Amino acid sequence: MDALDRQIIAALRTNGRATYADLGRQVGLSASAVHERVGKLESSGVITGYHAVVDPRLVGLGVTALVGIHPSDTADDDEVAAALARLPEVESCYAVAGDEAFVVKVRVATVDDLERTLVRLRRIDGVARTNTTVVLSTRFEGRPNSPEEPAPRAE
Amino acid sequence: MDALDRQIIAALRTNGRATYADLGRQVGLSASAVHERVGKLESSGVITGYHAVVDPRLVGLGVTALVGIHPSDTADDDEVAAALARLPEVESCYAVAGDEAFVVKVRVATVDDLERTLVRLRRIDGVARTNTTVVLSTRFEGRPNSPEEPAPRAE
DNA sequence: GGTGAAAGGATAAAATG
DNA sequence: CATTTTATCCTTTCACC
Repeated sequence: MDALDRQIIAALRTNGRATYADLGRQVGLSASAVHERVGKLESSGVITGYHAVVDPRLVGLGVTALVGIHPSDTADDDEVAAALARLPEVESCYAVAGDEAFVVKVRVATVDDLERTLVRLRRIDGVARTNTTVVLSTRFEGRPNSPEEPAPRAE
Repeated sequence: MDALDRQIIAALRTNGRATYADLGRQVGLSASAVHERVGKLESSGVITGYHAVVDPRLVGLGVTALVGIHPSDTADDDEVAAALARLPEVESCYAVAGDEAFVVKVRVATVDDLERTLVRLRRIDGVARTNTTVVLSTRFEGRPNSPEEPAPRAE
């Protein structure tokens, strides 16, 4: 992991579909050198994947909420996390310090769906209570913060 | 936006580097048909970009926190959001309902850095108080939840 | 909308410095 | 480690349906 690797990672974070030839031009290496480096970054687990980013509103997921999950006394964290993972509406799940066991990010189409999802969350064994914060607007999300990045916008 | 588009989106969410030929095989179209559809999805703003996903711990960002931003009485939300965007440690920023104006996700290397970042956050004009929740572990993050997905893993 | 063909480019896997 | 090379595959455009 040298400066070149970090440059390549930064480039792939802003444009995950950049070709190896492009990356090579950006960092001053041949395409095959970049290819080999990226392969190593992937197999060493530094790069875990590549995702298209979609505007949630345009795919029918206009409602986002952050939900704190309060555990019951008998809760098994791993079981709760596994149950949370089974709900497709739960996009992210963080185990946290504090009264809550987890904070999850939920994306659904409507507030009705949100209500249904919250009912499902509260029915999970080990969940005592939920504390929901509705997201009014996403100002920015998932910015690459590691190295130098001029713009938060992608592609 | 038909079922084919949704399939293509799902495929690109799980593997943002899938080739058009790959996508074509997955959805039963020719590569050029997929190419045209993806182009339209991009220019219509449905697909906003492609990002490599990196293991934060392996790039020196082992500490994650969720920070609620309490506004002062005179706060201008847009100015606060702009100031938050200027801090590279702030990866995501959500305007929320409730006492807090924003919830942000912060990623830093150490708890020392977290403390420094919190000081900077509280110094922002319009920020009265912060409420920090330290993330102990990320169980999963950024899963594609839209359509059918067998595995949350990418690539 | 889709297909298929063809030129130009990119990838992947060698051998080499 | 990077480069160059090579065969193979992919991208991109275009004529056509």
